[in-house]
Amino acid sequence: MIDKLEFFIALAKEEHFGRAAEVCGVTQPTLSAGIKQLEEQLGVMLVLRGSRFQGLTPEGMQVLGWARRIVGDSRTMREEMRAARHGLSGRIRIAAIPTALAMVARLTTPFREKHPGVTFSVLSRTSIEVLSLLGNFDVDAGITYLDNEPLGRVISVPLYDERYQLITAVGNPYSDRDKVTWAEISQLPLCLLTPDMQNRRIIDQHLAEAGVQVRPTLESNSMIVLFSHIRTGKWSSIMPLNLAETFGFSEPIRAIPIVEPDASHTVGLVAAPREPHTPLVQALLDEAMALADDFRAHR
Amino acid sequence: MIDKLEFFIALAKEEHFGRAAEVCGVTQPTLSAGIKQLEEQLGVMLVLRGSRFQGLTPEGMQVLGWARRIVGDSRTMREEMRAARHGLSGRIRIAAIPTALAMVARLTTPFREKHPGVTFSVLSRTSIEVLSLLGNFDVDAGITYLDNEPLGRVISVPLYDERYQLITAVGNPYSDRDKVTWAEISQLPLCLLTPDMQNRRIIDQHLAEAGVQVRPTLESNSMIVLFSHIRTGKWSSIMPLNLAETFGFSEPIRAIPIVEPDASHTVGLVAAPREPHTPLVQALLDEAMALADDFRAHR
DNA sequence: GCGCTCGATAGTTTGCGGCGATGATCGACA
DNA sequence: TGTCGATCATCGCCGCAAACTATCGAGCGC
Repeated sequence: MIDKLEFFIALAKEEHFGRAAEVCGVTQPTLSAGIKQLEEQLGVMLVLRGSRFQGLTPEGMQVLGWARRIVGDSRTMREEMRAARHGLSGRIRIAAIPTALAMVARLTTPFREKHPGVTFSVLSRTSIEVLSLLGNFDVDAGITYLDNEPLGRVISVPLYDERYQLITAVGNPYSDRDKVTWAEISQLPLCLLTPDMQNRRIIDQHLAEAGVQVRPTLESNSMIVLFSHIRTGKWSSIMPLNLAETFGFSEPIRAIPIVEPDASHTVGLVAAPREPHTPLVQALLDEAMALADDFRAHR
Repeated sequence: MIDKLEFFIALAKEEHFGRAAEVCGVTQPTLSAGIKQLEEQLGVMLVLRGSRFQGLTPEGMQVLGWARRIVGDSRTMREEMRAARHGLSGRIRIAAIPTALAMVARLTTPFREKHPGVTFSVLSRTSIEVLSLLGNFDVDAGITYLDNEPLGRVISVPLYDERYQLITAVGNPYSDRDKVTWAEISQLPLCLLTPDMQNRRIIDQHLAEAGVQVRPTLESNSMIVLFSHIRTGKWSSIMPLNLAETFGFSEPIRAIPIVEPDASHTVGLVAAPREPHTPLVQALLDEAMALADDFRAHR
């Protein structure tokens, strides 16, 4: 029964019988039969069928919610029992926005010291994708902005506040200042994240509020690309304080606080709002709370 | 998989492999194998076995919680789909305390007018049993006191307040009074519910608070027995106002409010705290809220 | 020590689940 | 309009797993 529900979840996600079957590791007729059987047992059509997949019926959407819940609970139960056997073990999948990637180590390192049986899989994704992956149970947790764009149904643990700095080399304009304004920055050749990243949208928003417009001379979705360009001394960028510190820029690179306003945005851990959580997710949430205390203490 | 979980739930309840198997409609070896398989899949022992059932392991208790949840969700899903097909249909099982039995009709009658496909099964039980049945999913809802003894984990909808009256025949002491005190009552030959009923404990409690003791001359767990004795005119009793009104006592029977104090206890509908509820339970809760408004309006 | 209760085990049969092959339907395109 | 490709349903077959009956063995009470 539960496996049929998994078929159904896969079908709803893939929107294609063949691919869903592949995901589930069965052949297409098997999956077809499974869905059909589910429909018979429940006595309602779940899938709109033409000669191809055409979406779920309203009842199908309803059942999808239950299926996710039942399958999720079943997984959680198994994981709880595995934790009872060998202590915490398994893989935690995390999706994080690029500017938070460097922070992940602060979470994973102390976690692994407490729970050596746990391994991690960390993906760099946009904030939109983070939420989408979380919604589809493709990751166990995400790291993204908590206070800017709407999150949807998740639970969250605030970790730290992003504050923004101009990263630029000695000799460039403003390089001797101890602070600059958003308005001033717009004159510089900037390398920034692509606009699908929320960090970029935040920066654009602050620049717009300062009444200026900026056309970055370089865009990338990779912090590594930005970092390597900055190191040449020929490019400037805008980066969160924490991130700049992690990179450890050395001379002649300068990091100058940006004011008017001294903007900040909260970044935190998010997880699906399921109660109770899997032992792994719960432990990660606990770790995140400890880390947040740590940040608060050193501020 | 889900059926194995049902085996496990039945076993935990019956504490006996044979009986649990019977409840599930399978033979004992089948249930045995099912439990064993569950233990293998989860990798932990769930049941303490000597040559007989000796309780669940701690992990077993944990799994039992998940099993209840998963099986419950699965049932709710099916019922939701059945409701989507034929509108609301099926059977609602209600357990109610004896003094509330007459009120059930005020709930069921308007409910059936809205949802003719639904049938009811109403049991008379003690308040303790009501909660126990609810906890074991043997009834869908209960009607009991909300404010006297602890309820445990349930959700509740207050329906009405019980106020107490002396029921007695003309010619008996106090039959001409327009009110009597708890202390005065203790002199009369009373027929009351048995002490396993919370109503009786409430009455005893008020009598004790008035500093008197009572030895009822007749005890029963059936309101019908009490009612028929009262009708002879030879016996008196203490009854909630609502109930006495429902019985419609006629001359020479009098109903006299009892004061010092003018005690009241809230009676309401209770259901298992599962979110969301089955469509049937949800509809019943809605009906109960409407009925509560009705009571408030006519007070 | 005997018998009884309860759960585990063995052996057999049934049925469901999965696969490969094939059919039906619809849309795209010449 | 005819053909092709894609997609899902259907059919027949096979193997395994689950359920049943019958039996065994371990405790426990008398």
